[in-house]
Amino acid sequence: MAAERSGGGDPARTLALLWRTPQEPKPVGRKPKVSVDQIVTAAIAVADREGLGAMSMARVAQELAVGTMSLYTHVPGKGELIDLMADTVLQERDLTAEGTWRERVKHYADRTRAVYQAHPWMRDVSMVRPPLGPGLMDGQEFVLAALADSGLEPRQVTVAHVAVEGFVHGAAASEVDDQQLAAVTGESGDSWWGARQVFWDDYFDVERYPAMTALWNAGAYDTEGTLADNMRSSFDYGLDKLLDGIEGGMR
Amino acid sequence: MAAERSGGGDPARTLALLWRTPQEPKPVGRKPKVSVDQIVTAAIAVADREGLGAMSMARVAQELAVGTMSLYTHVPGKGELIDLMADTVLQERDLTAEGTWRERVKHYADRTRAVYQAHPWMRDVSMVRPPLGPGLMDGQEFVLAALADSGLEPRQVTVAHVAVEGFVHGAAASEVDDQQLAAVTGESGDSWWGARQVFWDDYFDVERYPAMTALWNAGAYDTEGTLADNMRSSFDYGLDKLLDGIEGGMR
DNA sequence: TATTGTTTCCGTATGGCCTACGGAAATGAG
DNA sequence: CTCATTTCCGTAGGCCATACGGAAACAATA
Repeated sequence: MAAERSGGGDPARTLALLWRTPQEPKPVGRKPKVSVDQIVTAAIAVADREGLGAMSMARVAQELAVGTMSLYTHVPGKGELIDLMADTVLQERDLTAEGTWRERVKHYADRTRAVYQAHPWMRDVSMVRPPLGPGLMDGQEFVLAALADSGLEPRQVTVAHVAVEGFVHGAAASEVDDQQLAAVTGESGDSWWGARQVFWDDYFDVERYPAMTALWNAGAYDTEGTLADNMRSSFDYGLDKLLDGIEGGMR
Repeated sequence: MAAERSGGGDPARTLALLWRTPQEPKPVGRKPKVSVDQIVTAAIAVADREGLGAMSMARVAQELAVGTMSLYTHVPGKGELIDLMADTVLQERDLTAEGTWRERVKHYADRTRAVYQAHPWMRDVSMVRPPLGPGLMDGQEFVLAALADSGLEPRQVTVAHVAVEGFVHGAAASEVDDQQLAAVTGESGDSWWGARQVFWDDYFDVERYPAMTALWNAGAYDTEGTLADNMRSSFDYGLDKLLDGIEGGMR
């Protein structure tokens, strides 16, 4: 499937939900069987376990022992529900670090990475037209405050911000991609690559790929850790180098 | 939708398709109305125009004036078709640059970025369990060759490779995310943000977000170009800084 | 208690998706 | 003309989001 579209519906309604604009409880009328919070929690639970593809309105309703259409009383549609899910898990980051600007950016990256680890379906949520809720905004503020303390010019802060944000979300996304596929398909990454041993036997052409062959022979791929360990290292390495570059560019 | 899963089917069959293992034309039997190439081309055309979400088997068959089920004679399923589409467009990169290792990595990034621009649905294709076809492999070889020429240790080359690859695909993906959403939903990014003016009016809290407010007041967001221009700048900036960091880490 | 206004619940229906199955149609060889 | 082989594709089953409209629950009022 394609990336999940954030809600394109009425912005005012969506914003009210994201910020949980308190509305005085209705004095009359039938009592609700479910709340927005319950729906969002159930939806996150389903997506955590079975992926965003399995998170259908019918599935969530079933989880809550409620008719499918009842959900539409509380949430405008599936797109908006995904917005609410994303902003909710971003709030789990709990960003309260002290330290140098670099330490704080690193902290932000680690916490964001943890969110993706806990909720791999975040990979499928586009952050280009993001849910403008507290989870997202608090994160933006945190990174921007850190970068502003670095001594960069204001304009440069915003450029660096986009680069950092892109790297963090991008790297976290590819890092959890594998787990997500493992969970959804029931096949582990190791198993998948193992089944493709045929490729190296039947298709890999040593003459066509000399650099890869040389690296292989040099033992560059004889790693100790698991695939997940390697991705983790590259995440840290890449962020470090990116921050090195940003820092170096200031002088 | 969730990220499109690469084909989990029989690896041997998929690899044969990716590398177009030549098979002698059948001497007997009904003549095929369509070829694998035609199917892949039609599928890419549909996805280019209407997004991967619109690329259904029925839609592609319609494009070719053929029954839906006929496609399954030539392609195992939708997942494998997406693999073929992805590897095909990656071949468009045509990587033949000379120059320093940095120039070559930059060239690779630019060409890959161009593929995403031309085929925004690539954003939705997971590259964690990639199609092991010529398009992907030639790209890997190219970057690895460049990085190997940088003077990094073999082990470091592979770590840097994952970081670069992650950055390029991640940044290119978010860069086209906006266009894709514009194409699929029919609403431009500017229009979308405009409709969310309410947020700044009704929800943005100056006291809660001092860093953002300060940057705003300093004119950091008074940019000239379009949203697309800004993302392009950040892509270049981020890659530059990442390569600076990698280069600096060698000494 | 009976009525009325309000709110929530949810069954049905529409139109989409992928693909397993199996028979019909086309083709070349004998 | 027969027949093996290959491709074409209609049908059907089981998913999905959500528009619509009526039924059910509840508080206030008469």
